[in-house]
Amino acid sequence: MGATLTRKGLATRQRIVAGAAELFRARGVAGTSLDDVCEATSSSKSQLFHYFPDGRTQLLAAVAQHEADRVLEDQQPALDQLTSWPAWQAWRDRVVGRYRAQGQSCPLAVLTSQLGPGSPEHQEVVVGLFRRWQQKIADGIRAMQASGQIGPSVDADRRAGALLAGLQGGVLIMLATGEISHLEVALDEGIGALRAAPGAGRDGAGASGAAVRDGAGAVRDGGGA
Amino acid sequence: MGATLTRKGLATRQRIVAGAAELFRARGVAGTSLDDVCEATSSSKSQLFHYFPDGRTQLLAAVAQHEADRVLEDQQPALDQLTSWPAWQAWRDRVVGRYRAQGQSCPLAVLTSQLGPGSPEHQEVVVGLFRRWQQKIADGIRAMQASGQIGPSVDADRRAGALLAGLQGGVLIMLATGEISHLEVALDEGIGALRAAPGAGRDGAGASGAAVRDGAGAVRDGGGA
DNA sequence: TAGAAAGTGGACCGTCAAGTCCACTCCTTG
DNA sequence: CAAGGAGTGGACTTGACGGTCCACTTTCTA
Repeated sequence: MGATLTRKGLATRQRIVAGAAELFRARGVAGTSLDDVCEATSSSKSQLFHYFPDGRTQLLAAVAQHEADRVLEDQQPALDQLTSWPAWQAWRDRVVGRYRAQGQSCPLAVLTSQLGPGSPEHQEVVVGLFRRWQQKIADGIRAMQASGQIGPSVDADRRAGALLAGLQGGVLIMLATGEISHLEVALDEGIGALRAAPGAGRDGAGASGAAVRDGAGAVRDGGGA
Repeated sequence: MGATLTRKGLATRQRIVAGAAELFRARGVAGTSLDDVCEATSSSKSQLFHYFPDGRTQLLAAVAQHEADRVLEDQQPALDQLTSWPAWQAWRDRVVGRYRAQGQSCPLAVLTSQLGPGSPEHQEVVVGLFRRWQQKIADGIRAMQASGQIGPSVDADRRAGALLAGLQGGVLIMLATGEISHLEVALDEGIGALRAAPGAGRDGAGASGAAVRDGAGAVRDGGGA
């Protein structure tokens, strides 16, 4: 079957995917019908099924991929340049800023949890995203080790995993409560732990474990509303 | 309208809530119809609407509350006795064990994300849960401080927030990927950071920052499948 | 420029699930 | 024991939503 897509066709397809993504973020997957997508993207059912013959399922997969790609993109170039403490801070700020701007919506949660069990395709997309994400964080840690700013005894993959988990949890809590403080704290504490890591080359860590108090003033309000 | 519930009626109501909770966990909220609930709980539509006049919405709320209550219960008594390092380890093991056993399902994610935006009631339930959860962790940290096992300069609420975020993220990643290693690492690193905290009373922390290497051997496989 | 292929509009259909209704049974209490 | 209310069964209504179909237009290409 042809992958024959004219310029116009491709544009339409893109329009549908982007529009659907927006609706999913805004109203949730369950709360969005194909008719909604059609209306929002000024297209008709026939177009939708023309580009996504398998219907809703296929559209969901396409949106998932689209959103997953954006997640890492939005962290660039900071995520690829974790070679100094200010750079880590910049990345942290970028992540916080992105999710703060995004507010209550979130492609990740929407696609990960909202589909529930039983969608191997989506699972793969999310697994791939997490893997690449963690990989990039770990690369940053290794770069810091290479330049002596983090001690060699630190397990980069392990720390990256913990940091990613904290980040994800922060986002999750933000989605549930509307508060972004947990995300900030999780990142700050995670990066702080990195700075305070044993065997740190020399400077950079300041005192023994001063952590990264800079950025966020938040969180004394704890888990509050 | 009466809160008149006979013993029998209460039992039926309970049966419906518990059955629905199980279905939601197994197939997701979206993938579960009221008819499914009826069949699974050996009850009829009229019963369902007798106990939940507002229908699906109200049932969802009841299940959310039910599940939220269970979350903290399942961590007891460990969660209320975080007064020594072994106790923290015990709690950590309990959490990991619980989620490992639970596998791909999860009331939290199901209820938090799957409802998407726009359900104030559920939001409240989850917010309350997170608050209590963080509170209990913070209480544990304070208890450790009171007995001199953690230095007084540590901000208990802040650390508890970060730990909770890591935990949540670990669970989220587990749901998405099936791997539990991130949860283990997040907890181990979080508790490890606590042990290594500056100004720690004296012992307990072992070396400067050896962290808690015990439990998990995992995670070198990174974000892998 | 003509014809084929891609793209488009929108009516239409079948299914399925939420919610309604009413007749009926069973408990409980005076 | 009888009457009233709680509890129960299941058929029925209604509407929404995923998906189909076909006539029509636009765009490529030989």
